[in-house]
Amino acid sequence: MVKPTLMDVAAAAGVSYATADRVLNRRGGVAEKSVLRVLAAIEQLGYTRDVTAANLARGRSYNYAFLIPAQAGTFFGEMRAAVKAEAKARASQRINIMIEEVPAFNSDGLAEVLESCIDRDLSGICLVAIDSPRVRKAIQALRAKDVFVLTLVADTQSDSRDAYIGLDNLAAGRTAGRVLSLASRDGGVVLPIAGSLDATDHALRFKGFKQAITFDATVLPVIESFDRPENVADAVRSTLEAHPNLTGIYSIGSGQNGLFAALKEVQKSVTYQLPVVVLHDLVGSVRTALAIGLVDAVIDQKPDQQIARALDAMKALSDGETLPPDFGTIVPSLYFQDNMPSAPADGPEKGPSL
Amino acid sequence: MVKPTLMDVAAAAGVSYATADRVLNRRGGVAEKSVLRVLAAIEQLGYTRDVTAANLARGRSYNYAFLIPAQAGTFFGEMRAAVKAEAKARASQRINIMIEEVPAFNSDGLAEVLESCIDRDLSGICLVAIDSPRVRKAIQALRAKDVFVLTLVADTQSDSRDAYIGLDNLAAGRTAGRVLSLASRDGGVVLPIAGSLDATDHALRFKGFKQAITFDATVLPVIESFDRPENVADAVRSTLEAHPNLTGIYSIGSGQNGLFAALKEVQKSVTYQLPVVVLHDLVGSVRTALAIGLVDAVIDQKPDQQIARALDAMKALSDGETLPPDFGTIVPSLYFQDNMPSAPADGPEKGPSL
DNA sequence: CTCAAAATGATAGACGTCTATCAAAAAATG
DNA sequence: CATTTTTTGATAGACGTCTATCATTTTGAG
Repeated sequence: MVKPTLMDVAAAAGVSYATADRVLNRRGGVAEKSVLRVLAAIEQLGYTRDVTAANLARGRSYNYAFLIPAQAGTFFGEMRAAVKAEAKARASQRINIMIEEVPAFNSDGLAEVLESCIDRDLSGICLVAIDSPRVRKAIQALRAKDVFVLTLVADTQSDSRDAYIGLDNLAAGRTAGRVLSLASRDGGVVLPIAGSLDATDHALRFKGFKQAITFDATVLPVIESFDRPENVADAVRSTLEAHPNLTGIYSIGSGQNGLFAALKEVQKSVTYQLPVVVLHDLVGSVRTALAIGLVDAVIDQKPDQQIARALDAMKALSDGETLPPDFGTIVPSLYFQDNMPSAPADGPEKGPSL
Repeated sequence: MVKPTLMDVAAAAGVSYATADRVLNRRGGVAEKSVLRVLAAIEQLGYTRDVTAANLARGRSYNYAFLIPAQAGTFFGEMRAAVKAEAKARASQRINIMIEEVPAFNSDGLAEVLESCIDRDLSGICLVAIDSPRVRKAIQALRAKDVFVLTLVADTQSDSRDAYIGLDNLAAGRTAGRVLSLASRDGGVVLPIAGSLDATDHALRFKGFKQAITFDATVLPVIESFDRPENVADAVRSTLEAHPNLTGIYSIGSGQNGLFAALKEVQKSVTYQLPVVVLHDLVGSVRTALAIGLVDAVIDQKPDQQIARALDAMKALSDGETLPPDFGTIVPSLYFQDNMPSAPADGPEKGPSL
């Protein structure tokens, strides 16, 4: 009934501890038949190595670094908070997590930090990728030194990192389209607003969005705001003038403040009706806007879950496990006012140390 | 830079290891000033006890039992699978998880199993509660023996268990209402179907549903199916005859097969249009129905996440931590065809054992 | 059969903590 | 001051594993 130890395995296999250990840790120099007997004993007893004892003996601890873009909107702020929370929660399990601030939207800055990580004895790094030759090279150098590299939120080429944890942007766009479809079953006019269609994530979301718009409605040409609030506000205003019957808006990117400003005007006006609005990332002002009914639905990519996933992935990789194919795919969550999760939920609090 | 050990703390405090240990583990018999010095050293060095080493030394392992109702629909099947997956994943961390089958809807059967658990050296039990004096008494007996008792999916009185992990049913109902509201902005007729309004979860969902129906629509009287498929099918058919313009259906409980049968008839007919259908729990046939467009939205309570949460909660409690107030509240997820997560997603697979 | 090579056994010290015991030192008591 | 009590120190063995070393046995080749 007690969990078997390697000693038990050795006894069951009729070999010494040393031999069992040689098999388990692939040290070689063991006769074929002994290997088989040990493996059979492992199988039969259902032995699993006590990883915690092993790590203790090895003096091993897991050192991971997260490179999170500085500010760049509250989204990464939430991410950073989530990393901190996880760091605290796993500190007693020999898992050390370091957070590095990285200049936003700056591939050279990112590369610099990456390069500085090379001799820091890390077992894994998590970063929000910005593609550039220098970044790619830095990543390669790290992986050559057996550092696992995961991308978060934004990906690089799939062969140059160990895993990608991030939102399924196509599904996200389709979900948005579905909401607007439901809300305008008998036709209407919908306006998509992106940051820039050159960004792959925005492009994917837009693609999914168009796929899911099944009803007989007009999809206006997508507006690219380049994340400037004024652009968004102006676009909404002029669209409403041209199409007073606007039924839906899908805001693909960030820079929501311009949108909110315009929507507030609409809310006060008597001429127009509030369209159904779908946007991304349940953070700060978006949360408020949803709560007061200024917008209708928010698609969230669950930053806390993402970093938990990322850590699980890195730990698994460090332990020599392999990840299932779509382990990193984050399915978008859809929130209304009604099922909005409460704000900052950290993990369990430390009580008196036992 | 290395993580400090208790030895380091002792040295920094200018006391022996033994004294530091006495303070850390509250063994008593230590002079006030020494206590303070040790605590200061802990603070200053940022010492955290290596829980894994401590557990190793204590020979401690976490033994948890999950009492999952036998069959009773695929939902609990998914739950059981999720428990198994977690059990496997945490086996190497000295966490043993046992699954006990419990007869469904049978408080005496549940009580019996609970009573048999009393001398099994468990540190925690997770059960789907069915309220009855005998069950309550069994729970009390367990808690008196320092076994943590968590309820899952269905709760008992809040003072008779350590935590409840489960869906926010009010929010779930509101979410359903919101979807139908969006889909029928200019009026319509919606039909709610419950299993039984005596079940608190169904009643709560229905309450939330009514709250969220804001548009100018007729909410037909709720139908209680008592989980018999024929009842559901009949109700849908007769409702459609009386209200050919039926715009929405909210199926509050389980027993969806009758619903699907009726909807398939509608799909083939030329007389009626498919209403917008919202239901619960993304499992088996529901998943298929969503995929083929027979229904529109599914509210899921994420069984896998629930059991992960439950385990985290039990582990935290075992380690003497306290849970934040709404730790167990599961926010409902809303899935369309478009953001439906892929089916059974287990954790990372074991590769060659390192 | 002999001898080297290969395989196995035995065992010790480490990792950080727990638990326990015994002796020594310091403080409080009269 | 002598005696008790309280507080401290020192240390050993355990937990399950890793790593390493050295001695012994078994195997295979000549």
